[in-house]
Amino acid sequence: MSIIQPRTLQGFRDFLPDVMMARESIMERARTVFRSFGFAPIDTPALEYLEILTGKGGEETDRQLYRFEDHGGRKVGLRFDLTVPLARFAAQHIGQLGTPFKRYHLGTVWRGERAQRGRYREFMQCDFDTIGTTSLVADIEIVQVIHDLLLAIGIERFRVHINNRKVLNGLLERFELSDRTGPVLRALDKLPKIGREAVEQELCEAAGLSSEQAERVLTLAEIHGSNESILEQLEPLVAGSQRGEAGLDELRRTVEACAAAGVGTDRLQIDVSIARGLDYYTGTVYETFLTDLPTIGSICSGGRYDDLASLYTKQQLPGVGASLGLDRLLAALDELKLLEKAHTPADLMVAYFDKTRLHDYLRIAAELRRGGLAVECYPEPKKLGQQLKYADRKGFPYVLIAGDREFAENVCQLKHLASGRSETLSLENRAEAVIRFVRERAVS
RNA sequence: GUGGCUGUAGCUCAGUCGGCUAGAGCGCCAGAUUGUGGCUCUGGAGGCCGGGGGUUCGAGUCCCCUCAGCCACCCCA
Repeated sequence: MSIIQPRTLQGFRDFLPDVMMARESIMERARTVFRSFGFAPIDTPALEYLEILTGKGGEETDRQLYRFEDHGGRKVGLRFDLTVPLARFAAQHIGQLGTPFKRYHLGTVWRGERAQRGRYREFMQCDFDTIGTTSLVADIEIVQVIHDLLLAIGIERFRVHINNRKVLNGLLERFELSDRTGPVLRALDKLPKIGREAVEQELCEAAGLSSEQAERVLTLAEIHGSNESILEQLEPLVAGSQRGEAGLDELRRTVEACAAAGVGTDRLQIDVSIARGLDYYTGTVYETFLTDLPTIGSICSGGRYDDLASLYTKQQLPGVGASLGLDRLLAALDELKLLEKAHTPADLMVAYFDKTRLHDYLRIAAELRRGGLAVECYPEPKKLGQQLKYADRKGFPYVLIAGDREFAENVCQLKHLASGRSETLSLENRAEAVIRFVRERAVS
């Protein structure tokens, strides 16, 4: 009988314990931060009716959609982001939930595009959105969440780039080119990649601007400098456009409020060149870059939308939110060698030292677990040296060793592998001395 | 979805012009007088050379197909 070659599909991956533990650690930290702002968890199905998913988004997302017929002949698709499911969810449940509604959602999404570094066909997004309010406070809070989130994950060197779509839309309005925002934004998004001339060409050819208009748009998109300086430079460009002025005002208020809320000025940058590809954003937009690896792309992006769920309900639901790309972030951290790769989640290993003492070891391990420690018992009475070697490789901080000598006095040795030092600790009172010792020295 | 580059041990890679039984380092397993790991020494396991087909007396090496990874486009987390 021939063996089936074990393999995974392009863009789909296995996760080994070392990576998976880093992944779960980030998820836990993300949840903690989301909750600290009052966002509540939700979940939705991976599979949706195709008509739900194909409504918005446009051709590109349609092409990337995994779609098929289910066993009952229904046309269905795998979700490609968490925003469309949120829209459907909100249309169905907002009556019970009330507004403003703040939710977070960690979920796997699927896109049938070509995989690359930091881009996969199956990946996890960590979304957080506030819907049902137009207040700029919600926009400001998104920046705070991104800020706290990255710090909680242990990333110090990052920068949140923000922009406001109304600024550019105001300018286009004056040119009577409001219907071209999509192509214009898509062209501008490429500015750092393909350069000014190529973008100008695309603006004229794909978006139909005159070269004079393209020049104006490019001047706008090329503004850079400190936040104050950008705000100053934008003023004359949007003057006369109500929408543009409103966008500028929102940018200014966001920057000021974030500073007041403790987001360092070096971590929030107005960047008029960012646009976000998705057409449904109408106000603030966000992208987040790692200072040490900007080429991996934005690891946390989002924006404000006027009407999230217009396809599914007549009730207008404005909102603002963003999404942490967990797998892209993980790829970046791996590349930057910032991933702590432990191979075990346990605090302590109990050595199977004396083969007649199995019951004692099992009892001690159970007592330690009841005290809140994660404990693994070595399964074979091998030589102690080998057990220590195993514990060291797996990354256990401590090994508990007890033989006749220790049991005679009802104590154990607790060996700290990194330093090689051993402590003698009492096993009385359900080993509480050991529990306290390990807990006090646990690194968060 | 389009185009380019790459694929040899768990990992990083060498392998000449097509020619002996496919190699190295690291890692892994075992041992070096039966209560203490990391260093050292000795030994060992582990490869259908990504998969399939073709050319040839002979293919890891050349050609075609396919799968996967990376890069660019597109798009985006």
